[in-house]
Amino acid sequence: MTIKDIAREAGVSTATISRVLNSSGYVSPEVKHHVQEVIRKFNYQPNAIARSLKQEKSRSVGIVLPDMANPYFMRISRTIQHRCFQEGYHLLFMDTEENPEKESEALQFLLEKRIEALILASTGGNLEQIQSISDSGTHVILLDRRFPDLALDTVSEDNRSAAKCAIAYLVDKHHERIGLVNGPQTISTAHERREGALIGLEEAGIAIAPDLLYEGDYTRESGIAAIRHFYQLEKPPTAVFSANNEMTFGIYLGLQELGVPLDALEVVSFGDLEFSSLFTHRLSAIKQQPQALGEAIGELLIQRLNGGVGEARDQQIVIPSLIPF
Amino acid sequence: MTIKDIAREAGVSTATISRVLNSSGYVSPEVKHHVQEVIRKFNYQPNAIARSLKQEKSRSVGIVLPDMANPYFMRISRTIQHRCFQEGYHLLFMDTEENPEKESEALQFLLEKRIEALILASTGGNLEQIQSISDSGTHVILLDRRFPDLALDTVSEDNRSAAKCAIAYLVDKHHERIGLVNGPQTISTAHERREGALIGLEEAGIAIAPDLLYEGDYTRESGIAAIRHFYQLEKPPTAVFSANNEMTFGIYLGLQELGVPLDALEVVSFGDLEFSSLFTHRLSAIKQQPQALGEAIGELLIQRLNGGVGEARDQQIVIPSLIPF
DNA sequence: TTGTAGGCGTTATCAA
DNA sequence: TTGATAACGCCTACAA
Repeated sequence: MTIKDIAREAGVSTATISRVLNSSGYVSPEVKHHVQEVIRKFNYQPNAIARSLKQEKSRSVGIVLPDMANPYFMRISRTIQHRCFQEGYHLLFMDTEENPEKESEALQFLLEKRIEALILASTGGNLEQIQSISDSGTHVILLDRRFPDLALDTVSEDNRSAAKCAIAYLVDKHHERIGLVNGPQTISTAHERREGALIGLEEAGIAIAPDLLYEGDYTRESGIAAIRHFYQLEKPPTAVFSANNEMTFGIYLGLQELGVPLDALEVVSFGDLEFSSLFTHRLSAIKQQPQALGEAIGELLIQRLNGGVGEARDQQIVIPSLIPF
Repeated sequence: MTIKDIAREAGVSTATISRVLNSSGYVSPEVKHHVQEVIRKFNYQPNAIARSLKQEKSRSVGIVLPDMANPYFMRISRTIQHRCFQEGYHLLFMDTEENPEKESEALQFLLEKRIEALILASTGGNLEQIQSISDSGTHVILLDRRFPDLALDTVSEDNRSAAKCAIAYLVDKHHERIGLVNGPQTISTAHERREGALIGLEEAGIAIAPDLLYEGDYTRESGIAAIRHFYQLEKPPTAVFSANNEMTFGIYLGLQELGVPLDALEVVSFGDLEFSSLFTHRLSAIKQQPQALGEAIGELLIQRLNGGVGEARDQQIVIPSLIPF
């Protein structure tokens, strides 16, 4: 069923059908009514692809993530998806598995699909490509991870402040030997969390012991490794700040492995563990706000798609808050 | 940049460009080489929308889920997405929030986008619409939840067998008062798990006490409610089979609320809780296999898209396995 | 081996 | 108020 078939059935021209479909131009009430009848009768659905071609608008948005099974990213995405659906856009999801090559292929693929906008939590491995996508007129919004070299719209959380608070919290509880389990420093979130933590220590007048800085990579395994490292020190830390939830999980697995009671160590985790409410141990968490992030991105996205140009803005919209155990 | 521009730049016709792009028809090595040069030089990317219109193939697949932030569904989806990407297809995700009306709108939306196939974990509220989508030629694959009325391709897990095993496991440990926390019986997974559990009890010669059957709805809250119910009985159960992980979580929250030690109750959960390895309590889980499901769906999908018609098959591909605590 | 031209299903510009 | 028609960018007979 095409618009031509409907036109023939209704005894009018395709132009009239199009006008009815899009409520554009003038069409007499009687004709309009009749056309709608015919449309209903044949259960006609306009072809969005043809429409896209004609209007040179795909009404699609690409979203490229390092891990589609990560609830944090998916809570953000879900919110964006709802907003997009409302506005008649659809999302093309791509999973890079944190691999720059896959990211590059995904971007190429999406360009051929003529996405109107790109939402991206980048691996950081394709910055020139990303810049050129933006230059060629596709709206780009960076998600979660910042790349200051890029001068693109960015929506992220205020990692630095939150990390600083985490340390202040531990200092307040009289900890002096505080271990830091960091993420990969090429990713802005990890970098900023580390920076915030270091500032926090400095403000508390605590000297930074290199032994207590463990460079992890956001994986569970590196949490385990951090604990192995800390507990072979002469004086293990009495508290630990972990830069993400996966590593926090690893920290507890590590303690378990070493036979250390899980509440022997006070922990603050950037990003909550779902089950922390069942835990009786001394685990506090910085609660992230994926939904707020998703809303901000959705809002900005629609604004950009509707032609609101303006300067690229680097928004750190949420200050994640610390939930004591 | 369109194919015409490239043709002009290369001094050949659009047909030749098209032939080079698609490696179809004959084109002399020199011309081919030259054309490729020009394409590279101008960084030309063919317009997938125009191609779709002409070929009457959108190369897109719709995937409709009750919850995009649920890691179980997303692990399945991620696997499917990878397979689709390999084959040049892209996925359009829709989140229904378990709401039949949203599901219906989402299906309508996807039809206008001319998806070639639909993957669906349905709410069950739009069965006629789904059947008509299949009838009109769009491949449909039902995911996770079965609807025997529909005679459509279905890929799910063998809930019945797994639930039966769970009960056998508890019986083996000499439990005689076993509580059942069920899911919403309109969803096949819940229905089948309940059925399997009842068969297990029957085979063990244990009479089914109505007091020990709690009808929940797959939410955390109903897990809590189940515990409140069980612990007001004269003789609470000594073990519980929980039909999904959210309710299992609720069960522990409920125990915590009542001040009952978490290891006072032996629990088998359909679907693992991520943190169960940190738990010292008597929690066993039936481990689901989202990746295997995703692979099976991806395989079937590509087969259908490539014209493999054949009978609709109802595959229960995985027998989830029980992991003792 | 390459080119010409028509059409995929829409929308939008003119005329009528 | 409505209709005829030319695009949109690509593919593909059919010709040459």
